[in-house]
Amino acid sequence: MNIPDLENEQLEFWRRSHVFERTMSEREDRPRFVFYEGPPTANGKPGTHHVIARAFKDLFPRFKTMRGYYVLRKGGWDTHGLPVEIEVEKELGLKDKKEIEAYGIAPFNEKCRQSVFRYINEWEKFSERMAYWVSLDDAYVTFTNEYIESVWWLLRQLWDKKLLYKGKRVVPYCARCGTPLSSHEVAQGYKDVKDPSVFVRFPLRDEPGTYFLVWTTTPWTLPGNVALAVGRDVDYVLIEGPTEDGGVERLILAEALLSYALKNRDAYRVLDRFKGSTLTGKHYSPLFTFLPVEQDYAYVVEGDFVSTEEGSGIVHIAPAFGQDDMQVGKKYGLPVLETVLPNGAFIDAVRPWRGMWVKDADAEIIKDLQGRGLMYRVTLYEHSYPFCWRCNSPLLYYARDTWFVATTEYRDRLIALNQTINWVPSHIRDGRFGNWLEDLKDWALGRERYWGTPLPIWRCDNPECGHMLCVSSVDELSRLSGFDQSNLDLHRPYVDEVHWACRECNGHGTMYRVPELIDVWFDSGSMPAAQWGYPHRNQEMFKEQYPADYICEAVDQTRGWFYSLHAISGLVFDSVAYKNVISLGHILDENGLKMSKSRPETFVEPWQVFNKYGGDAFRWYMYTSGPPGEPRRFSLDLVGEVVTKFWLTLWNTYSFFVTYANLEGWSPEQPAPPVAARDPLDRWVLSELHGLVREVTAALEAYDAPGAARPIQSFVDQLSNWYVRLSRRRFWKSEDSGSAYATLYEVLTTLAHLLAPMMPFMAEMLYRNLVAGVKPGAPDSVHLAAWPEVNEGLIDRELMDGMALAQRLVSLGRAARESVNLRVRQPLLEAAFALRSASERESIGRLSDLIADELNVRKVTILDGAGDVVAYALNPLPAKLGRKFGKDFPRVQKALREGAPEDVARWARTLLAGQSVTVTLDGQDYEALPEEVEVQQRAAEGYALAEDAGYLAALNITLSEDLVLEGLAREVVRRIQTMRRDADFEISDRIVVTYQGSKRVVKAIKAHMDYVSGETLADALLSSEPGQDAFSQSFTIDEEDVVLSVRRVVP
RNA sequence: GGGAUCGUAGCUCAGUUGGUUAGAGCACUCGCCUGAUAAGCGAGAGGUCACAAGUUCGAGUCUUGUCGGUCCCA
Repeated sequence: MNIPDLENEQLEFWRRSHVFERTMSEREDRPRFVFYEGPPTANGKPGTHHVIARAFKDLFPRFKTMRGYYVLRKGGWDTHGLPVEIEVEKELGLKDKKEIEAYGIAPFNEKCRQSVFRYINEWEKFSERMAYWVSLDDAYVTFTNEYIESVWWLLRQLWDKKLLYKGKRVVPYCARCGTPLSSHEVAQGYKDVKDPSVFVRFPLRDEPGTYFLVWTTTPWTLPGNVALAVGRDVDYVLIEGPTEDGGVERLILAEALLSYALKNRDAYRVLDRFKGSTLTGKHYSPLFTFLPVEQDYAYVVEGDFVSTEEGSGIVHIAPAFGQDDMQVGKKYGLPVLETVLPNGAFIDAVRPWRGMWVKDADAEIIKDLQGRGLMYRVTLYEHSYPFCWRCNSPLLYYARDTWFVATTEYRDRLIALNQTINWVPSHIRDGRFGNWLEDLKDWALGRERYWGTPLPIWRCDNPECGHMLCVSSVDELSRLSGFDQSNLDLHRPYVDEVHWACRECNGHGTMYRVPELIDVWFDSGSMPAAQWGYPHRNQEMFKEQYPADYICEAVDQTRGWFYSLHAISGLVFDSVAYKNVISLGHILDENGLKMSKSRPETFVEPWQVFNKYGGDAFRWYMYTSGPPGEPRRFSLDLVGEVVTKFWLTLWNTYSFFVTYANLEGWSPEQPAPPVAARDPLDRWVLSELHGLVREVTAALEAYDAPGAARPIQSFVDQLSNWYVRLSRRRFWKSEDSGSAYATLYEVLTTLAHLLAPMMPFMAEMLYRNLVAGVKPGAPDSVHLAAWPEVNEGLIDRELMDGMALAQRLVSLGRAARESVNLRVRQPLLEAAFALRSASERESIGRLSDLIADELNVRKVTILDGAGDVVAYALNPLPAKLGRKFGKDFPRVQKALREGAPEDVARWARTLLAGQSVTVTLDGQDYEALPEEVEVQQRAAEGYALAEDAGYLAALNITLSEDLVLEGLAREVVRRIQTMRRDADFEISDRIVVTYQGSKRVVKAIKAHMDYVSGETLADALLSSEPGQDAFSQSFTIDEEDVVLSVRRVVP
């Protein structure tokens, strides 16, 4: 069985017959189901973490197509942004922005443009191989003018709503990349690192020898210090203790942090205690005075962010380097000391460390303060700190002029819209995503980079004027500039060259574009409109394909694409962008670490899996291996397990069906017997099948992939290991074979449909071999076929329960055989079972033949409390009686369980007779109904027993000569069958068998002549020496010797 | 520090509104069965359901806290 070959055949068929295209072209008049492709970047190879995303993306569009919807599957590529630039920088050996500009923006961007499709072929092959159906031919590409123009239009809508603004904000800033990062970029780069943790003495200006004890983990921000913040209601203390050089000093800090902050708590004594509010306004002597300051500063202010969890309860304030700091600084009118250059080096005015990378300066600053006796204590501190998600440099919090989208103005609306979205898993809605919206910050939009969508804002360079406008289309740009710009590349540097005389100040100034690009997440979040070039083009398509019914990406997109789609959609269209969304957990490698292209050593090559186990098994693993939102570990072996436990099981069932249907000449055109007239096993499997259709349909409608896939898996297990195994002989030697074939045919073809969205290859193979070209009018591909309908009339709950019980009893019977070492081939006289209720007795009655067959016993009986039964036990059911008796339950339970044997026996008989019993405890009567108490029975001696949860199997193990002979005959049959196989006979070959052996064996064969020859397709059973050309073997069965031979009969 | 989520057998996972003795599969051992099967069946072994307290007649399940993993925020 070569799985990849089989799958490649289907791929070939899909290509040849344009099946994917036809899922759309044949359904143009059908209702729309809208799917959005979250655009990947094609500048890296696809990996296993893309398999999970694409497996889930593919599932629901296939399902909805079969449900009769038209599902357009437009692909997309994300092509802009820092990741692309960084790749190109590496390639060209450029180290920073200066070098890029020296190289030239035009050639640099050209390189970027070329690099983004570097691996596009790999992506195409990969997508096809895993059967991810998406139109890559007309995929949207974010760098095209059409796309950018749409993004411009969206920005203009924000501009008109006055939602775009420029402001000085402390932003997470990457000095290496020279750009601020949006909060959702920052979110991707937190790492645990060790930073210096320093406690610094800030001398009080008016009280020599007294210091504020101040804590910080960023010493490099100290030259920017302009104030100290305390909590108004926090308790502070003035303490006195020794200095290093034997003197005495006084320190002020929060009382709650005495132990945390002090080197030796016991060496200090508390002089005074007061609230933070009494400290405000007190001045201290600044540690550094590199920059001139005109206004009053270096005093204590109040800050509501001051915590007493760690540090000293006194926070150093540097407005240029902290968001809280900036806010407080504005409130008090404090100066902003910008001591650091945009490249992360100190300015010249910071003389001792000028030009030094600030993080490197930490140690120098510490040394300087130590030298001046101002450093109280230095340790290391492990905390989580943000790093640039691409270049891995530590981010600085840094005051920048930058552009923002005022998303906070629409916060409530975005929250309300989110409530209407169906999130899978559901907790994301009010958890991770909901919290994000609650804490919404304005979207830092500007990027001071090169390869991306230019911010379409032009500004007059006349400082007196400063007029600004936002351009929404190329046409508009042509009108404004007075030149036809329709051939303009909208990227830098070309777009920067478009300028015109300002009309607001009568041409005193010139309108130039602002230098910024926009956040690349705005690109991808614009795709509902921009993939169509809306509104400049395709207005109808946009309306038809908005919003999406379904999107799916990994959980890291919560603050990425999920958010950018939601925000843009909410702000511009006042609508959700998607109605249903699956947020997938990450694929972890075998060590439990996230697989990602930034860590090549963890990257698992998907082709390994495709080539060994195939796309179906790969996909199936993703659907069944756990809740989609949870992280999951991945290994090749886990996919291998799918193959042996599911794929091959199904394949073998199919192969069994085809083998014998061909052999017996059965075809689907033959009229099928009415279901009601079929064997109970047929009715059972059809009942299970339609229950399965119902369950799978409901699960997929609810976007629950494991809820759909897992039941299919257990069904196939039952189909193969119960239905087929027990029905086997009906397929080749019974007048009932028509029922069996019709039943298995319906099961397999229905399964093909149910599997199609998840295992598209196997489903197609089954369908093409069993349905297409066989059933008149059937589509040629399962992926063009209609989803199965449930036939509720075939679902028989009682039969299913009965069968489940029968399986349980068979298990128990086998356990009983095991206990006395009696192999199943040895027939026994009787199996007796004790059940838990009267209704079970009824439902099992009709299946007793089947149980007898499986256990190889001549008779199945149900123990009814009389005769063989020697002991009883009662088990009051907590689920029922607990509720009924409440806190009295344990006493009643005890009474029933541990009563005197004769009482228990009386009660048991009463209950088995269907009547209730009453126990009296402390003068109170407690009545228990038969269904509230389980009666357990133990069987008599002479039986082999097995018991489980109230069920009991008792096998009569007395062996008569008759039974022994029958057992021997079965042993002989089994040996002959094995010999047939070893001799490489076809399963339909007729044979001649010879035998010679002990008297008993000969007697057994003679007594069961018809049985032996029937089972082994023997035309003759001869008591003679093996013929010359016969395949012969000798055996010892239970101390009886026999020589057997088989010879093929040539017809 | 805060939030979300998870923690059940060596591994991967189920476990319904709280209710009998917590279940599968993989892997291991022994045995059985086999006229489709890379299979199947039975038995053995493997669990303080992360830990603690609480609510309750009863907690894997609910509450609170602690610890650990993952992700996110600061």
